[in-house]
Amino acid sequence: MRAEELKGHLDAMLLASLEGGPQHGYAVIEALRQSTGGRLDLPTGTIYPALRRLEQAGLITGSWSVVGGRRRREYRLTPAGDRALSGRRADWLDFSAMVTAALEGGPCPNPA
Amino acid sequence: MRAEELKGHLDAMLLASLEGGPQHGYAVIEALRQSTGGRLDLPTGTIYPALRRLEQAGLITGSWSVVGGRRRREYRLTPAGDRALSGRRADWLDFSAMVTAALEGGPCPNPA
DNA sequence: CTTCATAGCTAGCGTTACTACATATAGGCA
DNA sequence: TGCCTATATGTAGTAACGCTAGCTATGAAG
Repeated sequence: MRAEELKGHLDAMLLASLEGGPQHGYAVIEALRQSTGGRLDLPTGTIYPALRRLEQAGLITGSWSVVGGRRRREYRLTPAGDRALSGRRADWLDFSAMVTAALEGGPCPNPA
Repeated sequence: MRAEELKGHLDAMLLASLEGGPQHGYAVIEALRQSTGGRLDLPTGTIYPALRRLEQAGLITGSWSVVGGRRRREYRLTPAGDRALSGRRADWLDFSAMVTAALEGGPCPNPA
């Protein structure tokens, strides 16, 4: 499955994968691949701009480090990011309930 | 709730609201408002272009009619649209399961 | 020395839903 | 008559998002 239709939900997923502790972009991709059972495999061109967006929004903070000779940008949730994550989780529940209702409510011509 | 984040799911909802029989755009807005308990209130600038997209894609067909002196464009599902709806419903189940997994899988630092 | 995995980044593209506006009729109200 | 609302459709332009494609760089394996 690709993430073409993530619109707006990607941020929540990124925040969620940082909830367990700071991570760098490349690791976030792997984490999401694992937590979704391999269904979600994000390209780097999606992740890195998204992380910068979140950083600019003040929801995460990034810092450079070097591990094994390779530089990493490690991101961690800010308090605002933590709050945002809670909100996004609630939004997702609302949203998914709404879409499910719309997809089921369409037919139901037999209220038997 | 607004539909800013519907990306890709709107089509499925439109198809679903046509599943119970042919409808015109204005009625689809009302139908979706009702089936989502008022949570989804689409602006006409969203609906009409979307219906034309679906028509161009061959998933619905539109025909003009006049009711009470006002012209209406009534849309109905094509066989392809019916098949597409089934696919979209399945996609939605996959997608929502995936997002839910990612939102829950983020934390779980204690596999106790 | 080449290839792969790791790690990061950007420019430009296509799609999508939105805002704001325009059009037209029917009906109610003053 | 004039005005407003609800019904009904449509377009132009905008903003946002995620993707493709390409780039740089290191460490390890062959």
